[in-house]
Amino acid sequence: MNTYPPLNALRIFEAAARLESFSAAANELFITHGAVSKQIKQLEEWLGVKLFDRTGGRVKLSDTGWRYLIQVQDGLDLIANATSQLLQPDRLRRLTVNSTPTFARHWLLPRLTQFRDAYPDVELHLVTSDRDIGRLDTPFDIAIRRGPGDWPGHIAKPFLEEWELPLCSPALLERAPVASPADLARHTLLYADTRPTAWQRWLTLAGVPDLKPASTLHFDRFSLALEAAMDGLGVVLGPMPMAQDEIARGRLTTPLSSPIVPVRAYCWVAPRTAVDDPTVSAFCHWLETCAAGLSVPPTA
Amino acid sequence: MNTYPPLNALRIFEAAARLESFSAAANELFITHGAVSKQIKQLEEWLGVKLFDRTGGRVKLSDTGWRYLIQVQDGLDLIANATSQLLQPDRLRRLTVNSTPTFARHWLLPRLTQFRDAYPDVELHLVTSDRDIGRLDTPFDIAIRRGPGDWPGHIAKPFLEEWELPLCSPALLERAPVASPADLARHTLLYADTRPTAWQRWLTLAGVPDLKPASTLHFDRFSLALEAAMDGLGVVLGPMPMAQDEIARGRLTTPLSSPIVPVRAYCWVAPRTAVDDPTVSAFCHWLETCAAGLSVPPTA
DNA sequence: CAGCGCCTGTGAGTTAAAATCACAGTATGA
DNA sequence: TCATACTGTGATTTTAACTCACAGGCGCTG
Repeated sequence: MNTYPPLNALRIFEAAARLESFSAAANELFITHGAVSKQIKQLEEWLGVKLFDRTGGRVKLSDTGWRYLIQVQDGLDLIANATSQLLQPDRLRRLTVNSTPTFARHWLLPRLTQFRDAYPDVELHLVTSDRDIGRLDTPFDIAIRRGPGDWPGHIAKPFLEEWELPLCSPALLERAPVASPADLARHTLLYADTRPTAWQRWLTLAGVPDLKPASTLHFDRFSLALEAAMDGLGVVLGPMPMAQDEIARGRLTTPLSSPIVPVRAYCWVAPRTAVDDPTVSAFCHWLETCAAGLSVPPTA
Repeated sequence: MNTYPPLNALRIFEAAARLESFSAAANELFITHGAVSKQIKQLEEWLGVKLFDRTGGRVKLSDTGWRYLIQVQDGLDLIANATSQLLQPDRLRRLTVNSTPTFARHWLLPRLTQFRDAYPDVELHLVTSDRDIGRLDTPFDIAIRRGPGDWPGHIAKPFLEEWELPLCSPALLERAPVASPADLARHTLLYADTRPTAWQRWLTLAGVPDLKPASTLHFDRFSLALEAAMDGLGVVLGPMPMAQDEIARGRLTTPLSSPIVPVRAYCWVAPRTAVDDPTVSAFCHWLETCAAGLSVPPTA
């Protein structure tokens, strides 16, 4: 059995904190700013902490408030998603997707429940492989590979560009702001063994090839480093926009927007004969829609 | 911006669904059963679905209700956890933990925010390595390895037994129940390349060495297979109790409780000289507490 | 400097939601 | 059959959410 804060106040807090504005939250929620002010005050008194710093009739999220937001926002998102999925079911068929392991892990699987809930009757089979498409020994409806590629007999389309940028948690950034690449010297840089030269390459392009970070932390897997970044342990050099979700959730941020180190784009690749299949095109369309940052269409 | 169901009704739904009893929920929430009945009815009308099947003044969670519960329960848990952690802060110091990559990924990192929120001023450094402790070239406060081991000059204690059992999502189990190992023939078995013989070994010990599953799905990484199991794609043979969280959350369940295939237990290993350090002992105690399924103690 | 626009804060009052109470209906077990 | 345990519901009460109107603070502009 759990103890919950006043949930209505929490809902309003999430909006006010996200927008860092009581009046904007009031507009979004179709209530008065006075109601927002009171609910926030009620929540602060209930919790016994200041969630916002107030200066001259303006609010700014406090450290405590930010930390709380990050966590409760995930919870509220889960509730909202569960609710919207319950309100819009749908039906299709079996689909075999062959993806590179990295893409499957970092981008596709976290979104797979989204596809599944939008198309609950599609039986999806995800096979991972790094092999060239021509050398796959299992059939697939759709393959996902980095392009450009030589894929005769197939239709291919790029749907997700990839590039690398430093990523860290917003809380870390508040403690030690990063306005230029040289500021990274005050931070822990998170390294993944699978990308040993990524940081050096980026720092060189950023004009600080000899930069000494405050400390380093090494992981043998990139996903661990990414998780550590989200936990505020340091700055990771991550593939964009694969970390887009975490950025959108405020768990990560990009302190510096350049230099952008481009990497090859991801393409979906489907046999020509399969392109008219509604399930295949639904999945491809869904991939594109997700990559474009749009929401899943409500009906196929 | 999200659309939320009536949140108070949702809170009450979670309790009623978990307990599958309106009066038990009323008792837990210190309200009348009538209030529970009305809130459930209100939520059902708002969603337009039946969350409970009612027979002769008794309620049983409907399929829809169960699916909704699983998802919103996660959301509500996050909110409750965030709230309780905000209500009990504390302070310590820097800690270097050296863990095997598998353990770090599947057990430690998912819990690390828990430790961090309980001890927000401990600066934790997680280094992953499979090397023997005697051959590590970086210092550590605590190492985590499978025991038993030869660790002179160190104090070691096992805190987490490991064994293997089939794991799948409860929804999958409802569609095709698994009462005996032979029933797995109707399911998709999820394989991870890192544990190629795990299923064969288990099925042999279960007395069905020649079992043919309905289908198979292969992942190059175990964590992908585990995620797929949670998404209802099939049955994975997973390390217990590393999957305990997901089981506790209702995202996974163990359809069969035997045969239990034991694997070596995890131990924390600390230099003798460090054992009196309050941060070290706090972390070790936290490990043990987590492994024992208890909640984090409120104060160090 | 004054005026304006935009923002948050708050007491009094209104409205809506939550909860209680008492009665009712159903299933199960003795 | 009766007793018990459970959920359902209308009328009423209680509580929370919200509005409204006024107030104060900050930044910008003339």
